[in-house]
Amino acid sequence: MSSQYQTISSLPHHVGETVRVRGWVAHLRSSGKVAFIVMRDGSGILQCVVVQKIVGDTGWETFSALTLETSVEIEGEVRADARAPGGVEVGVTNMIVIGTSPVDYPIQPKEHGIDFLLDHRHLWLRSSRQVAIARVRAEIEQALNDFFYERKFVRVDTPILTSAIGERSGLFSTEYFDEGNAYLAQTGQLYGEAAAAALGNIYTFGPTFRAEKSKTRRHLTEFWMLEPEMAFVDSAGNMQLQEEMIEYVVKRCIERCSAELAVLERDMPKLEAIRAPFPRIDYTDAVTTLQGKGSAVQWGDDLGAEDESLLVADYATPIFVVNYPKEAKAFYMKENPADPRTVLCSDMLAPEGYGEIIGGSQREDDLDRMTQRIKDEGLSVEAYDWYLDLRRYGTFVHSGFGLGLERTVTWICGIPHIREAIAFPRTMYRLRP
RNA sequence: UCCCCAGUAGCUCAGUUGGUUAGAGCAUUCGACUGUUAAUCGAAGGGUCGUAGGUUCAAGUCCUACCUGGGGAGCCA
Repeated sequence: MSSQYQTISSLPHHVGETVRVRGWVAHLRSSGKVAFIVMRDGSGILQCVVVQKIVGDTGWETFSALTLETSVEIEGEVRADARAPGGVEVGVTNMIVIGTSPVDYPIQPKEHGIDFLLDHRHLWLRSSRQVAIARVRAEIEQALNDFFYERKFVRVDTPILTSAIGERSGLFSTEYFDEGNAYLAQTGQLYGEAAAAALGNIYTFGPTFRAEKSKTRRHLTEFWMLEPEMAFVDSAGNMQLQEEMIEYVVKRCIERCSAELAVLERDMPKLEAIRAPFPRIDYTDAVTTLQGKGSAVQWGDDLGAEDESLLVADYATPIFVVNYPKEAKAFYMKENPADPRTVLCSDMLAPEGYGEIIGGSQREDDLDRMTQRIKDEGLSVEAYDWYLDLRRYGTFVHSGFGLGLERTVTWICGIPHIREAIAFPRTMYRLRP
């Protein structure tokens, strides 16, 4: 990278110096013979002041021809000025157009409908709010990787193309040579379990796919999931790691993303309140509580979105709901020895009504019981032969969970809809851009 | 798959019990202005009212179907 250019974010350290900056025109204001270019370069927003008698007639013509989103290079002196957003501005002495932009740039500094914005997602990404979300997302991903690296977890990348295996929900399928259909992975967990028997503590982090016709603010058909798997760790240890992880990630965002969270107008005290440990609520108790609050939920039902909100309303931190009925959960979860109607699992529900961000469990480690559960679910034992090998050859207590990245981003950013939490959201009706 | 809602200018919307030539703001073009903060002021251009039928003397407005989205449910991260 050439050092003769400065990023906008670095300019407060260059007051009094002449600098060159490259970026895009975000806004234009003219007032006779003095004009303002608001420029963005991804690192920040800069007010550039153009005065006709300084830039001369040629420079003024260059300015007059500028349009929104033209890419430009400007040169000038950095000066502190209270009237400039961010406190510094550049007095332009020279200006070069890099790439012009027609006057019909679709996204204006005003409100747009969501349909229009999603159709122009490739351009919408340039707006300050979307830039802020993208930066918070990247920080969350980095924090997660750091958290597991510090704890000596090994990152294992699992296949996206799989044979039919995993959970019951919808699969995307595609032809796969002479092997019949391949399916896009909806979890890396089963592969993660195999890797845990090799490496001890591992995690996977990658895209995952659900062909469900979900139309809600919490669902995408393609989303990123982080799935740790830990050998010789039970359900209690599983939850302890989860709450440490969430506390770590939230703290990192508060430390390093305060500017982005300010753009998003995030209620910071609500994030600052996120401290482990988080409450554990037994599913059976949760049902009683919910019925007391007027919910129609019956023991045995999974908790609906409204039930989750009701439950979380009493807490400032995320909560765990533990030990759901067997019928409501996946076949690989270990039966609860204290209550065989239930399994050793935990869902983490985020505060402020953001809902489930983590689903985790201790895995069934008994070969016979696992085989029976696969049969009970109407699944093919042959398809799971390699998975059963993990119980056949040196079975081990192990636990893990799946963290939904976009749901976590949505919650930490305090934004209303999951589709803003990923650069190019894939939903039922959106495959482009 | 089910329930609800919406489609009028490039964008965001208004449009009365059906009634003259379809309205505004923003954006665009032209003009004014030496410190603007989504600048302001003046002027101009810009429409197959989602599509197809139907009712009516008359439909942006009422009816039917379809299309395209949005919100929610279920499922889950």
